[in-house]
Amino acid sequence: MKIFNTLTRRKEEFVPLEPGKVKMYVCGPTVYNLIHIGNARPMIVFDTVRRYFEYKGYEVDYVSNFTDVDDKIIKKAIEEGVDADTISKRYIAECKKDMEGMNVRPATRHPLATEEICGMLEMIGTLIEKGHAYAAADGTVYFRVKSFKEYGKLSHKNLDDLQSGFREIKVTGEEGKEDPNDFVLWKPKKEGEPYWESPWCQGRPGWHIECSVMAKKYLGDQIDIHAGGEDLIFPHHENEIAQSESANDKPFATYWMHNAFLNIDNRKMSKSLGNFFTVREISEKYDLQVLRFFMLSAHYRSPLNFSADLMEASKNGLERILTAAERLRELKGKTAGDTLTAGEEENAKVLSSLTEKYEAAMDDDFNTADAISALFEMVKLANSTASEESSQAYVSLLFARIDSLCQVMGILTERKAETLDAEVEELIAQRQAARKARNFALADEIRGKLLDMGIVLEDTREGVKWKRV
RNA sequence: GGCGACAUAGCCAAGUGGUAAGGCGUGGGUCUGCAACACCCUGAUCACCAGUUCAAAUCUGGUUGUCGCCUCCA
Repeated sequence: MKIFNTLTRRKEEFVPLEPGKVKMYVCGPTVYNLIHIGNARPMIVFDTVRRYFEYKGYEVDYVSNFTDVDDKIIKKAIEEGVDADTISKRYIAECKKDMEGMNVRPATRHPLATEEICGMLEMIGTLIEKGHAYAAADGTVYFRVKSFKEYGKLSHKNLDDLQSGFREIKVTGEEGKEDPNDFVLWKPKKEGEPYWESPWCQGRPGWHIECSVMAKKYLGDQIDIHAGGEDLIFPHHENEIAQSESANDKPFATYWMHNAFLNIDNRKMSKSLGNFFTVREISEKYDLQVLRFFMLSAHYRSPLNFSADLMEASKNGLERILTAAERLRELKGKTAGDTLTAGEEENAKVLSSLTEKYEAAMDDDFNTADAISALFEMVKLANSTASEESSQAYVSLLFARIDSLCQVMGILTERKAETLDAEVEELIAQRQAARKARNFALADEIRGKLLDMGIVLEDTREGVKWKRV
């Protein structure tokens, strides 16, 4: 398997620290509001990465945090007149609902920053002892960027360039810093803010230190993959490297993976532009599986544009896959025979080569777009070769393959079991009776009525089927 | 200013040296009472220019355009 490593800017063969295991850390959201569809991209992408590793037989330890102490959370808490904890707990719960809808599996662990303060104090202490950090007069603790020679290796920046860019900030404040590039590890509380005791002052941690600490605690000093959105490369991940490698004297993550942004109308999503969608809003209009499928239709390192038209296209495409899977599932129950016919043997070979295509695509830095094309080709193979005359062995083979490769994408092929209310059942029965009596006018009228109620009917060879619009 | 990415059919999107996957949409056809599903058919020489090569969408240089990071941000 090859992974594009931001650190080296090239695709590299994946070699785990420990054979058969993957230690993976993905930066999670700051929980001050419902997550937006931009937050959803790394969740979906890296969940898919995890699933593919597992498909390949790796054991994946997947850690993803919730940042539950932060300026934005505090601001929101003040607005609502509640404490910060209330805000973060609420939005963690909401986030988990959205994740479930997108079929993003819970991480092995979801640590919370506020529960890891001890570890942060310890790491900050270590950094001070080693001369990598210092406390200013007001109790703020800064990381001494100049003490870490490799600073800039991830974002490929050099300190001199950064220096000039920060000149203005230096003039305007933060006098306690030795160097304008130094960043905060611990900051003093302000009135009314949540705080913890520390050797330096009552305060709270900086944003960067939490990830270094949680990765260390749950995965160890060294991890295989560290992932997140591309905007985190600098400064967040650069700073994590500085902290972790200075404290642990070991390379932190072997591979750094970053997803590109999701844009709307080719512009970055932002509240000020008014082009901002939460996952929750999307879920009112679409099954979130459609959102997931949409996200995987492009390579994770390419910018992806979001629009209503593209969601419609994704919905239709996904429907094609699900319809085929459903038909195969039914066909399994109507066919017999546990050996393939000669013709089916040939088709099975095609299926194998398509599986290889799928795996080759995923092996190449998780090229989900290409992998999905293989899936579509399997669907065509199934639709055009499987029937009630097929052997059950063949139908089962097709189904099992398509189903398992959908699972890697996090796509559920089984529609959620839904029951229709009695009124709808009755209308469907009436329409069937009308059709039998060849009263098509009435049958169509009923079908139209059901459509208005959001129920689409299809008369297939296997009988009447329905689905929601 | 520094660093970087991208530009493939109406739309989305793979392909990164050997004469362009797949999906959505469109149009035509088969099936169906009709519709839907499904199936068959239907479309591009790859932003532009110059070069390297027997051979380039694919490498090199340049031009134009779009975008991102450098500040909280997935």
